[in-house]
Amino acid sequence: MKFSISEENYIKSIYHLQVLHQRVNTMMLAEMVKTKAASVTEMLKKLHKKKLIDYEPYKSFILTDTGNKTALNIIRKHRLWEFFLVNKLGFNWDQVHDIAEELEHINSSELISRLDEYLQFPSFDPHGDPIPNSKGKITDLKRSNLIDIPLKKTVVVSQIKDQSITMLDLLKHFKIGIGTKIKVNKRFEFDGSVEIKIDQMPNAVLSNQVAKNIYCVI
Amino acid sequence: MKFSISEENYIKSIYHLQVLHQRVNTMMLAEMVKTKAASVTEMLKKLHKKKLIDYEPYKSFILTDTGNKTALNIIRKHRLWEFFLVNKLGFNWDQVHDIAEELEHINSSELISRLDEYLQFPSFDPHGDPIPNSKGKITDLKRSNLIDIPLKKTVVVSQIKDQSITMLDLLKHFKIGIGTKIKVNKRFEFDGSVEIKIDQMPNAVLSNQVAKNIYCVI
DNA sequence: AATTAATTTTAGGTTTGCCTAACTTTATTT
DNA sequence: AAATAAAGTTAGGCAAACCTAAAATTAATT
Repeated sequence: MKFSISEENYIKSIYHLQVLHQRVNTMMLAEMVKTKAASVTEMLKKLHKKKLIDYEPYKSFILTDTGNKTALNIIRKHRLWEFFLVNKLGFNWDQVHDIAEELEHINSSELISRLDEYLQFPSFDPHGDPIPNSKGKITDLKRSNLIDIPLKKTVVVSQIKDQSITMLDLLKHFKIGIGTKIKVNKRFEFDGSVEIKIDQMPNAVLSNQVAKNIYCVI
Repeated sequence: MKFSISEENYIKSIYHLQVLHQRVNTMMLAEMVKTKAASVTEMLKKLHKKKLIDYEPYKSFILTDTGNKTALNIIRKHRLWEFFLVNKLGFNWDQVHDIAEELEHINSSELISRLDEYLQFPSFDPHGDPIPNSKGKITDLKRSNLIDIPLKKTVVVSQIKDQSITMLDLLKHFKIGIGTKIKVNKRFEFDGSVEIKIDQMPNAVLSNQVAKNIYCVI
């Protein structure tokens, strides 16, 4: 089945929101696809008719199995392209999102399977997010964010959840990126902030809000 | 300036038609973009307002300088992607057109300049068509088609003008592709057909219609 | 030169995806 | 429980690109 770029963006966004909140509602989705609630409602009806979501008016909704598969396929394309952009074209991992956002809608399974092979079937994209395989299966690692990590244990940053410009800017300042080795020295109960240590760098304190967006492999 | 995919397709098509016929008219363009004349007229008005074409109602039209530059940029993207698909992903040169047709609309000059570099600044795409450089300049070779080539001289196929499925099918049968070494033994004045010889193959006769679509470097 | 044919444009519709404003339904306060 | 607020839907419009049918213009024939 073929979908419009708009439809694909909605499906993908519903998937991402489901990961965070189990069920999705109109406002959340409207914000994510940068449109108004009325437009979302329209699209929900269309996606429902195409059996991609389970939806009843005024209720929250979720993807059907087909919807899920569709979403994973789009995400697979997105992440493979990101991998390509960083590892072949030499982009920085924080520059590739918007380009991959366009590339993910290119329509050719032959293209994607060849790209996958060319990249040697990577399992993670440059942000540390898992790349679904051609059947939609995800290899997931056990990961925890800086809040939950045992003190004094050196771990490796593997994923940044919030990838806003402002967050990336902050990370750059502290020289934190995917692959950075990091250790939590102390947790301050008062505000949930953490003191961290990175090799060759002075101690630094990250707010709770920042820390909980940084995921690590233990 | 940013253009819609539709606009880009029209601009590109006008360019290609201009190469063949100097000036372009509504019907020709309608056929090329697979739409109806009425839709073309609408678009012509839009492109005229954006100063991409010189257009007066009921007259044939041509691209302005800006229109030309725009077209060359789209064609550059198309051909770079074709080169990538064939030389990196291992596609056959006759499988890549439709995919490149989608990829050419991806919007990032950074992407294209990196891709260009990654591919080592190729001058010709897998069909033998020249790839405009970032300034829109085309490196052209002197080429002639099989009709004009001196007899008994071995030349190299470098471009196929008509790339219809039926033509490609015929070429496959005779094992003719970009890079094939070919020699014209005889020209038959009666119908303009030519007898050719390719290494390891028996002599073959190509109709005039076929021969004039095969371009070679001497 | 006049008629017919072909091309091009205009007029009026359709679909997709967006919008605002008004109305419904559900959730939260008081 | 009633009143207010928030969330969700419906209704009516808009722009882009497409369409068909009819009208206008240009080209080709007789």
